[in-house]
Amino acid sequence: MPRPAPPLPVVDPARARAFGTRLRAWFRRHGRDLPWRRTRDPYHILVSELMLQQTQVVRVVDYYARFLERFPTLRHVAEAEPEAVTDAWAGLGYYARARNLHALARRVTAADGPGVIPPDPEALRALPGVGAYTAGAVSSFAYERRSALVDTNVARVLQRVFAPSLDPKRPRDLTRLWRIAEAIVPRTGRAAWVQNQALMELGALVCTARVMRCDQCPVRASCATYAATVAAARTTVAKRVRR
DNA sequence: AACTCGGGGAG
DNA sequence: CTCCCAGAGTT
Repeated sequence: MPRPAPPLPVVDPARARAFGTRLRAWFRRHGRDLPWRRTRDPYHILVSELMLQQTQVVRVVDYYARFLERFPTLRHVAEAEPEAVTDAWAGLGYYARARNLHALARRVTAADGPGVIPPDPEALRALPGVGAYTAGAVSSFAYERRSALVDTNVARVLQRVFAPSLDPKRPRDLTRLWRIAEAIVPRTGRAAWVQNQALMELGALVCTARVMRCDQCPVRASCATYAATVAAARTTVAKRVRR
């Protein structure tokens, strides 16, 4: 009996490497200088990620600075009244995030708590307000672990580049995009930090939901959607020439 | 799997 | 005007 064939890789390794190398080089040159990219403090990273949930970067910047001024450490949050934390959140929306942060702070700093924000995505995931994305983000951005993360930006970018037939809005397809994200994480934690930031930055600046700026895209050579666009344009031109 | 939570900006 | 945004929790 023939042995079953080994499972095909989720993404061709050579293609993943070419994609990642181009993407990271682009980020080093064009990535925005954002405050939470200048620190590895897990508490600071956590605050930024909670604020950034469903909230655009430009509006978070000021809240982030003001919040950390008022609550310099996780312990300051834990020792504050819940209302004080919600007050610092006023205007940002999604106030469950503020309540979750307070609950998280008390749990982590409790006598039987870990005392510090954990580096492992699985442990992070167990904390209030921390889902799959935020767990990966804190693990990668604060601890430089080789953790994958998928937010709406990353889901869209990976879908367009590697899996145009998937629909990121479907939970079923979203788990497959997580598989892809995990498959393309680079070898070192440092490079993983850059690549994860770069995936989100590309989705925020170039490969946006409404507009695909392929002329500015560093990875169009590895992009399935771009290839389809070019092929379609060629057909259009050929038809025109035939007349 | 569908709904809810907010407020602001882009197209 | 509609859709989207560094999502997560609840039903």
